[in-house]
Amino acid sequence: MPAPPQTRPRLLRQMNERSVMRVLQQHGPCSRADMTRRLGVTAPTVSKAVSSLLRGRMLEEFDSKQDGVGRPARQVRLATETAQVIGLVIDAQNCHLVSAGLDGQLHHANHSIFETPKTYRGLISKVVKSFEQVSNGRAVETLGLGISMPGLIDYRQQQGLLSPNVPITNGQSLARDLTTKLDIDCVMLQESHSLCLAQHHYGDTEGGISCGLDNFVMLDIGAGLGMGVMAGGRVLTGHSGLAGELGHLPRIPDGRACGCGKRGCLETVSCDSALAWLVSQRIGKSVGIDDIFQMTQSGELCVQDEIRQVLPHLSFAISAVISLYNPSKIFICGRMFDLDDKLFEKLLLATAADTLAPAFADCEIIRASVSKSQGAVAGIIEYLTDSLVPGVDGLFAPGNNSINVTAAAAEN
Amino acid sequence: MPAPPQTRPRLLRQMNERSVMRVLQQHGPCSRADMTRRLGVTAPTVSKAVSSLLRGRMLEEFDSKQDGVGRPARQVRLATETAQVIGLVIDAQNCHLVSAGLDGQLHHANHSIFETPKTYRGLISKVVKSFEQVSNGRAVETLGLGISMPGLIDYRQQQGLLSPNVPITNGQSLARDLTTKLDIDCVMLQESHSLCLAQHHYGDTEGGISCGLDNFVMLDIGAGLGMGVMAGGRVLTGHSGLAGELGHLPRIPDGRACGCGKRGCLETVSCDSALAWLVSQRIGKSVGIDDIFQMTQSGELCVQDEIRQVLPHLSFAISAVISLYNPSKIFICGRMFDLDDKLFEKLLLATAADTLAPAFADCEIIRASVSKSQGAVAGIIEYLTDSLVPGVDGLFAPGNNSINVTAAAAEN
DNA sequence: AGTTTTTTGTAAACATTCTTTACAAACCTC
DNA sequence: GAGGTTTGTAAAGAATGTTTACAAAAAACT
Repeated sequence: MPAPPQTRPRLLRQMNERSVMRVLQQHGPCSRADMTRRLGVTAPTVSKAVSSLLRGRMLEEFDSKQDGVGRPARQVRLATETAQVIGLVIDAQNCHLVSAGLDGQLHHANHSIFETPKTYRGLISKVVKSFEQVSNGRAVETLGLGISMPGLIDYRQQQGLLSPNVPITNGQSLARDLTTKLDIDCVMLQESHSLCLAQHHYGDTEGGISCGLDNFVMLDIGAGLGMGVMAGGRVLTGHSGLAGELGHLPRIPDGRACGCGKRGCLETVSCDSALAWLVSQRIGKSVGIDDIFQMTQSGELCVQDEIRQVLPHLSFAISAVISLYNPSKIFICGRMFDLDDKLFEKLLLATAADTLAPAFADCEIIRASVSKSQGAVAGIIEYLTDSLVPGVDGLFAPGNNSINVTAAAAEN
Repeated sequence: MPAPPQTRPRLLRQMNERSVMRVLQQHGPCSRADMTRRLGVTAPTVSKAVSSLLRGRMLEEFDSKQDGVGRPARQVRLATETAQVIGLVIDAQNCHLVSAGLDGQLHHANHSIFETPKTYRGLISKVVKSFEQVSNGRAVETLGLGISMPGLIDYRQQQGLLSPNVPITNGQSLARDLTTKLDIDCVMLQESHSLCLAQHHYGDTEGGISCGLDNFVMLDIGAGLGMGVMAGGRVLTGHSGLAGELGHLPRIPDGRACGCGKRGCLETVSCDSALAWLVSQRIGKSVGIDDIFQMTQSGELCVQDEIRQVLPHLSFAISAVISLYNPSKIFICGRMFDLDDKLFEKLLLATAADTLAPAFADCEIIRASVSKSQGAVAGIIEYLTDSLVPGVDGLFAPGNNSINVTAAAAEN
């Protein structure tokens, strides 16, 4: 159980400052008076909290024409012109850096991309160099760096463990090392978790304001079957950060070998790569999902047979997700759906037939729209916001995620 | 997202009072000075919080001989001699009431049991009568009533929805109605959730003190495949309270009809009832798990064939639980294991082979030891404790669990 | 144009809470 | 019995939120 925050008078101020941040994140820019009404605390208290956050470069004031009687309100918003954060996405092939406002909006013009180095030292120096570049791209203060990366992460130690695709980070604390080098707050997030945070804060916007879903699932059916679960407004990590390993449910007895060492895992038969493997087997040469997309577009290939094979497994995966997590929405990312206009619809039908009716009825299944860059940015903003209240309950709270390193290392 | 508690000065006092309760729940009786050291708040603050809780009958002082230098400490503990709560368990056949101290210890001598009435009005009047009896059994103040019941529950509305086994509670707010009649705090909990709370607070004690596991799963493989999940110290409910419906994962294409209306659900092939059904088919008459136990004990029946059939499905179920929730422990309750001494061991072996190695290595699978009565009691104590801080994050917090009633009703 | 009304935001006085400091109570050791 | 140690509480001090009062700014009214 996470230790409760130190119950001191200052805790109230800290909680109020975080409440102000949350209101702006959820409802968009507003005046101090609006916050007073929304938060249920008095005007002077809101004023003090806002002043403190303005001093800390977390917020900024701006003028906006509004009609209505009375003295016009000075609008306050999450800092975008006076401060920024930077998101770093590490993939097997490439690394991206991009800056963003505290509101999570990416500055697409201000970015950097490089090939993922072969050594950890190389990665550090490349990131430092790109960081300087992106950080100086806009002449404003940079408040932090969020890192989205594949594999398993120990949030407590801020240490990478077991990343099959980017092994150079295994056992390294990229966040701590970069904090030292850059003298700035850095946090690492598992990429599925980062997508969940992005979705939670910035994903499902209506009129620029996040709906703040508290129970949903992000399903990545690309290279493998990756999943992130938001449960009760928190990212589900489990005892050692391994929760949500949907891809390795046993599915086909004595099936194809999986990267995890077992056979017939669900991810060997239900993601883009599984489809590509089936197609490759048939046509006798190794193709990826992108190749398949081009070949079907040009009409030289039809993959309906393979899609028919994959469909029931994917449907089972979604059915399991609905029954076990009861999400209000499932966001799916995968190129597979680009191959067949009706595939998504077919998948929904197959899933409906297989799934507990009330849970299915309560769940909307849609394609995902957030990116890993948004996830990395969402991660550092979440960290900065939660840091306002020390010891608060959350993904980065002490004791949230106690990984048994020896058990984790046993996988290798 | 649950609304944050009102950030007022009194919030600090409320949080400190709850912290005192939590310390006593987690570490057992101790002195004010001990709490000062454990909580990191000062002695006068602890003193005031304890005084307030003593006035509210939540705590009591007692003397205990201790050696050591200095003024002897006055020990404080959760009220057991000066107050009590009552747990009510509603099952298809019977209802149990039993009183307990605020420490969760059941007063087995002070209980009542009656057949579950056929109407809701009958249930209410029976409960009221038994409550008076159990409440007056010990001449102390009764602080609340916790209700553990099967089916789906809307925690926000405190309303029963969809209980196939006890349909008289459907659409009724037993907790609200009893609160009115008895003039006392009452809460309802889904029985799997109540078992999770019991396990969390009282289950895995070492020297009378709970270990407070934050990530575990309670698996009931009796009549169906029931599950409760504790994730990050909170009971996992999902968007509409349906999370953890493991039993209805599709397992056998066109398999046996399930109570949920589908065919071949996991629970049709992997619980005590499934085993009993298989045996009944073979011997040509309908037997329950208790009959089977007696017949195997007397040697007139051998069910190894049926166990062999059930085992892989059960192993799949546990494998799924480990991969998806990454619990540190799984507690299983089922009579099946009484039929074969080595079944539990076989199950572990089969599961190990099928499950992601690091997640399996981090998970201990053991037989459950908590009862639903403990669960009901744990529920009301959790409620009373959390009520010290209005609007706190938890199972009974407003907005935690927003059930879409129309979607849920569609199941019937 | 001037006054009134409405809304916003801040300053000052007050109330609540926690902390620091001081001290009495109770027991053990010498 | 004197001194030391630990426990628990009372009083003063510090931090915070609330209440009250008021200035600022614009629209509405006369």
